[in-house]
Amino acid sequence: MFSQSEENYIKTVYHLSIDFDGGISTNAIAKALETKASSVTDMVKKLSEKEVVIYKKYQGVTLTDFGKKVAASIIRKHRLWEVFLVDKLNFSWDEVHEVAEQLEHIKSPKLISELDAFLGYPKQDPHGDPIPDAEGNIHQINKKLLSLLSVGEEGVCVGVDDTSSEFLKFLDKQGIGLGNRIKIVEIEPFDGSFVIEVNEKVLTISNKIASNLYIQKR
Amino acid sequence: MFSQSEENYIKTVYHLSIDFDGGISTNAIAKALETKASSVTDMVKKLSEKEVVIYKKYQGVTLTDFGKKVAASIIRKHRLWEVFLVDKLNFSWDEVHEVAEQLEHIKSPKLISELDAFLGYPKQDPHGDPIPDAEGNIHQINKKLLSLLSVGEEGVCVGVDDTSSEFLKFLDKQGIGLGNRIKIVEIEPFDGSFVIEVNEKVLTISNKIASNLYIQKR
DNA sequence: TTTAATTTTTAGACAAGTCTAAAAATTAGT
DNA sequence: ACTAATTTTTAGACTTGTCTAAAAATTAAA
Repeated sequence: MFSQSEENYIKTVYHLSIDFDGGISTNAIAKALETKASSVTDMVKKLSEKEVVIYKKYQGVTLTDFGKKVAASIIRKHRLWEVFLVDKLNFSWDEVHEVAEQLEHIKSPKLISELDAFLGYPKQDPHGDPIPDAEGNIHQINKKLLSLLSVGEEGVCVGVDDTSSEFLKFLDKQGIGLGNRIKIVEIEPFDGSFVIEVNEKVLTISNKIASNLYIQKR
Repeated sequence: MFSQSEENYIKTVYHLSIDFDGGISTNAIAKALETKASSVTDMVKKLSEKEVVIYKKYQGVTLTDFGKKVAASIIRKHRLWEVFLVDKLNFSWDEVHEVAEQLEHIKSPKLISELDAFLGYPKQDPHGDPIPDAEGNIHQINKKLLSLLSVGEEGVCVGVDDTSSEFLKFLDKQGIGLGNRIKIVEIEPFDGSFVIEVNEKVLTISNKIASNLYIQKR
């Protein structure tokens, strides 16, 4: 069906489309995939032939409905494998990404449906991101960046925006994890840092950290 | 380290070396990998550069000690994944091969050591073949082809030689599986077929079937 | 709005892995 | 031992995915 390389491009266009409305630029894709713009142009032409993306020269690309389905299925595999690694194989949430990058390309419908069942049909991956269902539907949960809350507000930590190992390890060290109830105690006007209460402890986090934590209210 | 393609060649040379002593011929490899002899020559040169095989023109190849270690590690991954698929994901023993062919190329030492632990350090795969340990040692169990036994002898079915889907499905249908105790009741001199007793039932199997079943005596 | 900077595309090249067709070496047959 | 058949290798080509360097298009700036 699609080569690993093609799948990586499709997934990348999908991810970039989330926080950017309109055609995804050649350069943006090149940067995300750590490759050269000329390589992106080549691949994008091919994916356009295959009706995965819509591409007009100099206009960037957008996924077709078909392309979105393909992307969802790759992301579904990626996230299910992440759950497997964390829940069953003692990986920590900062270790799963690169292995899941490989596992997501394994071709076997039965493997994925059985894995899904084996894991108990999880709805989120270890970073709180939703796992697309077998039909490609993604059920986004209601969440807000912690940095957008005001003093006194509280909610449950349900996800992270940055999934880099450094950030996740930092959270581990601070004792912040998914499912933790977090309350805004104070916001420093000077640097925008947040004083929060989590797990009975009060701690201060920078605005950058606060902009990478998703909170579900109510 | 090694590409998927290189790994497939290494694994193939290893398997062919088991029932053939001496250099493995270009044609044998080509046949096993369903590729052309010229492709094999190219790859074999590359693997020879990398000190995985010893190759002299027109002489076939043999694995170096290093090559054997590499092969063992690929086979270890393959067989561990097979156990995972059968034990945890409800695959039957005739369905695991092609998925394991893909999974065996995933690169992550932690993944394999954790998988091994998760599966309870299995010693055999679903077809009764030994799983190499982390150091590449393969503990061959003592077994004999059923076709080499005589009337009255008995033992436990511990493996199959042919792992094709057709053969495995046939065994399922006949109710023959790993761990079953099998006793030779009679051998037909005419066609070499065997009358055996297994699971309280008596049945007749052709010599071809008998030549693909491994029995461990006592 | 005309030039300058940036982005994107094209053109041509390269590496990996494969193939076909032909040449060379080996093995087998008589 | 000398052809004949087979096996193996070489030579050249093709595909996929990548790259560099240059050209073309777009966007930004003065």
